[in-house]
Order: sequence, then C-alpha cells, then structure tokens
Amino acid sequence: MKEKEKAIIEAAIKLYATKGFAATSIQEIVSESGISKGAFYLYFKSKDALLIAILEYYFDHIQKNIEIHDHENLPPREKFAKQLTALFSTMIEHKEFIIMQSREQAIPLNEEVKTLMFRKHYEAQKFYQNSLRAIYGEIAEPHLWDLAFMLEGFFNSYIRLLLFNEEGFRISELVEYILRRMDSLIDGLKGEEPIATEEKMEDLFKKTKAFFLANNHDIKLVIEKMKKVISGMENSEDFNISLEVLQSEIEKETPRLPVIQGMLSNFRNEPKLDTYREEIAKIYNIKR
Amino acid sequence: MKEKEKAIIEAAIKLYATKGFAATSIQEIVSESGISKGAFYLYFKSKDALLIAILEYYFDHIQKNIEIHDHENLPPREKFAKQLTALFSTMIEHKEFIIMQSREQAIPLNEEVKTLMFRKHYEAQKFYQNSLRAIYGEIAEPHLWDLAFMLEGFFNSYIRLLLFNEEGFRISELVEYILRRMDSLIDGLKGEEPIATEEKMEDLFKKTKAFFLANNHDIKLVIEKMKKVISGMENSEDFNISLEVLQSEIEKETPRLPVIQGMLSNFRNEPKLDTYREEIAKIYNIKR
DNA sequence: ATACAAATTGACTAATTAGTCATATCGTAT
DNA sequence: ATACGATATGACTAATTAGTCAATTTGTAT
Repeated sequence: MKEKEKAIIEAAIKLYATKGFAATSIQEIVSESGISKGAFYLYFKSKDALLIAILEYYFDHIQKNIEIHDHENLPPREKFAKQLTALFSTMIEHKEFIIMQSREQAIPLNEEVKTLMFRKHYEAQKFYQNSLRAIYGEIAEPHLWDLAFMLEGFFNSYIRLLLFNEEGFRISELVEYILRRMDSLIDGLKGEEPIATEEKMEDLFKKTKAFFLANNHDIKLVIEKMKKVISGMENSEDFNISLEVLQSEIEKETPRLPVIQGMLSNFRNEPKLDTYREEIAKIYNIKR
Repeated sequence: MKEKEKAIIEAAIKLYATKGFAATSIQEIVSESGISKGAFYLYFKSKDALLIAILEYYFDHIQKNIEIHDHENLPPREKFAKQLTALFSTMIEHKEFIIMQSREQAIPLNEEVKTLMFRKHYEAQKFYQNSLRAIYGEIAEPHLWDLAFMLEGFFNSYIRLLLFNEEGFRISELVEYILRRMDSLIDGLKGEEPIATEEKMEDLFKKTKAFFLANNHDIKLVIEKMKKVISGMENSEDFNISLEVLQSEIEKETPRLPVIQGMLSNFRNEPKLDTYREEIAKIYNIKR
C-alpha cells in the first residue's frame, strides 16, 4: 500500500469517526490529508471504494495481531488470553476505526460492504467458539453459540469502557477477569438447555446466508445466459476461458475483486455481452 | 402529538433504519408519509429537530413500557424479569428504531443529540444497577457497575439475535436464562475485585462530561486566534464586543445557539475571520 | 352563500455533493 | 539541458440537498 493511500485512509477514518460516513465529504478528506481532489481519485475509484479499503485494511490488521499467537505453543486458555488481550489492544490502538464502526454499524450502502461485515462477524463468532471449545472441551459444546454471544457481549461492553478511558484499566487484568466470568458461566450451564441451539443457528445462518448470497445466485443465472450467447459466436474460445475463470472466482468464499474485474474487462469489445457485463459489475460495485 | 407528526416520525424511522440518517432526504420522508415538503416544516423546525423528536418519542415509549411494572407488588427478581421482557418485546416491536439506533449510533451530529444519548445510556445503566441491587442485595454492591456492563452485553448480543429471527425464540425463556446467568456470575464474584470500581467510574463520568465539552476547549483556542487577528485591525471595537459576548456564551453550561449564531454573523463581512467563523459554526452545527 | 383563517402545496433558491478533466508540475533517464 | 511519463491540481459539471414562500385549498363560523 502506498504512503498516500494510508494517509487518505487515516484521514478518512478520523473524520468518519467524528462525523460519520455519509456526512463526511471527499473534499473534507482531501483537505485533512493534504492532497487534491483529483489525486484522491488516482488512489480510490470512488467514495465507496475507500470505505471498503478502510474496512479491509483494519480487519486485516486486527486479524494479523491475533494470529501472531496462533503458532505459539501454549495451553488453550493462555493462548486465548493473549489473543483477547491483542484484540483489546489493537482496537484501542485504532480507536477511530472502532468508533466509526460502532457509529455506523455496517453502513450497508452496497452489497460488498454488507457481505464483508456479515462475514467478519461470523468469523469472530467462530473464533470465540473454537477458543472456548479448546479451553472447556465437550462440556461447552452444546452451549458454544450462547457462550460466544455472551463473551461477545462482555467484550463489547468493556471495549466501550476502555475507549472512554484507556489508562484507567489494565487490559491483562480485564481479560483474566472476563475469562473467570466465563468459568462461572460454564459452571452454571450444567443441566441447562442452550438458547441458541446448533439447530436454530444453522437454520438462521442458512436464511441469512441465502440473503447475502442472493447476488451469487443472480450472477449464476447471468453467467448461464452469457454461456449461451458465447456458444453462438465465432472464436468463442477466449471468452469461454474468461467465463470459466470468472465463474470459479465467484464461487469462492471470498471472491477476489481484481480477478472479477479483469475477466469482465475481457468482454469489453463484445457489445452483445455488454448488459451482462454491466449487471455483474453492478453487483460487485466495480466501475464499468 | 398530532397524527401527522406520528406519520412523519414513523416514515422517517423506517427510512433511517434502511438507509441511515444522513442518507435519507426530507423529500423521501415526505413522499413516504404522503405529505408535502412544506407541510413537513409546519411540524418540524428542521431535519435535526425531527431526529430529536424521534429519539424522544421512542425512548419515552420504551420507558413507559418498563415503568408499567414499577407499581406492581412483586419480588424484585420477578419484577425485573417482567421489565426485561418488556424491554425485549418493545424493542422488537420497534425494530426499525433499534436498527436505526444501532446503525448510526444516534448520529451525534449536534450537541443536543449527543447529550440525550449520553443521558439515556447512563439511565439504562442505573436501571440495571438498581434492579440488580434489589435482587442480590449487598453481595452485589461492589460489583454493580461490572454486573450492569455484563448484563448490558448479554442484552445487546441477544437482541441482535432476536432481530434476525423473532419467531425462533421465546422471550420469557431467554429472560429467565439471562437471569440464571447473572446468578452464576454473582456466585463467581465472591472474593473478586471489581474491574469497574465505583471510584474509577465516578472519575470516568466526570471526564466524560468533560469530553462532551471538549469542543469548548477547541473553541477557546479559535477565539484566542481571532483576538490576535482582530487586534491587528482598524475599527476593531465592534468585533471585540462580539467576540466577548461569544466567549462568555460559550463558557455557559448550556450555551444558547441563537446568541452564538448572531455573534458569528457579525464576523461575516471580514474575510480574514472566515475560517475561524466556519470552524465554530461547524462545532455548533450552525448554518454558515 | 360569504368571509376569513388555518392548513397545505410544490416550484424555487442557495448550498453542497461526488466525480471529471484539461492543465501543470515533478522526477528521472539520457 | 531536454524530454517524457507519472503524479498532482482545482475549476468545473450535473445532481441532490435542506429549507422558503407566494399561491392555493380546506374548514368553519355566521
């Protein structure tokens, strides 16, 4: 990432945190970061593209800080304690990002942002669940969803407190406190029926996934149509290859936009495919 | 409240929940509620005034639904269970409001909204604390802040779940489950030192109050700069008077916006003061 | 029916916005 | 020094916005 991109992202974060996304203009961002409006558009395709870059930039950063401890050889509880500590610290370090995030939780302007946020939330849940399973074993198993929810609740409540007053609290003490609270919860769960049963949650996530992957379904239809059009054309070989790459990319859990964009651009000089190309570009929020 | 005001509020809530506050235009709100733009301004002074009306309308509604149970003669635990149930139900009933709230956490654009939100959050904390004190007595006393935080965390995590899938869960069961989890936490807290001690929290709330007046500090700097610029000018007398009035108004606990606005407008015809004027106007959300 | 006030309208203004593009400056290789 | 591509600029456009106001409709009292 270029130095200026970083400068823009940091200026934007700062402004978004205080004013919110929709209320912050590009003009303000470029003034804050000391560049011109024209230059902004050299680095980011649009205002939305900047938002996505910000989200990815920080999520990556946070994730890396947690993964550091993945390869240390520690007992599960100590490992999780380290990771939770890293999570708290990184979030406090990037205060503005968290405030922005909590201010406009999701900012679902376009599908890409929605999907990104949904995936990240799901990943966080799974991270909690895996850690709890490793610590408490099968006694926790039927309660993993509930435990993850409650842990997430603890985390959110206390991060809020820390954001107001970083110095006042020792993160490592807080993490140990939270883990002991989880111990209490585990004790109390003996003989309890879970609220968020695996069955219910699977059902819920199916529904939600279906909602978020609705586009995916749409795209598949579009690709089928394109296949038909292409098959009726001469020298269709190149198009077929592009289409196959496109299809396999879209089916991945985290499709890489540049690949999609590149493949779409291969259809540029074929007017018959224009509408299809544009339809896909729209869904992925790619510039046409 | 007039029927039309209600119609406007409900249309606005609906749109804010899906599009966010800043991204929703007055035009959309009046189209949705079937009135004209002119009529909107008969009922609400401005877009911000509508937001405040919405917040007050729903907070009142929620509060009333909880207070119903205040005068029933029940043991504290049963009473709190009923109140928590009412809280969950009312929030689900007014889904859109909660989504709006969580989407742009109240959009602290202007001081009035910020203060309102801060107060409401504080009140919620105190409600939890009082209920917990009534249920668990002095054993809970040193842990009331922590317990309230954790309870709030539970509430937030589970309300999120309910918003996705209302039908899948029985609220009364959930509330009993949460209360039993609080029992476990109480058990585990024997011999524990609280994280959020009364001392720290008192300190924090003092600071937080100061935080809400942080702008005040920025403005003071701006005023100092203005003073210097003015002192180097001819016929500076009028400007000095305006500046003094401005300064004393800002230092009041609840500065009156019209006074500030009026004084600022006195600097209108002096280009050298433009940036300063705009900076102050921005902080107070005054039209430039 | 008439008069008059209250309620309502939507075309209008001035300001602001995201994004574009012709022009200018910079850096570097020869 | 020259040339040339990369980087950067900010005036510009077209669209959208909150808020206004003269003109019209509606309601009511006599």
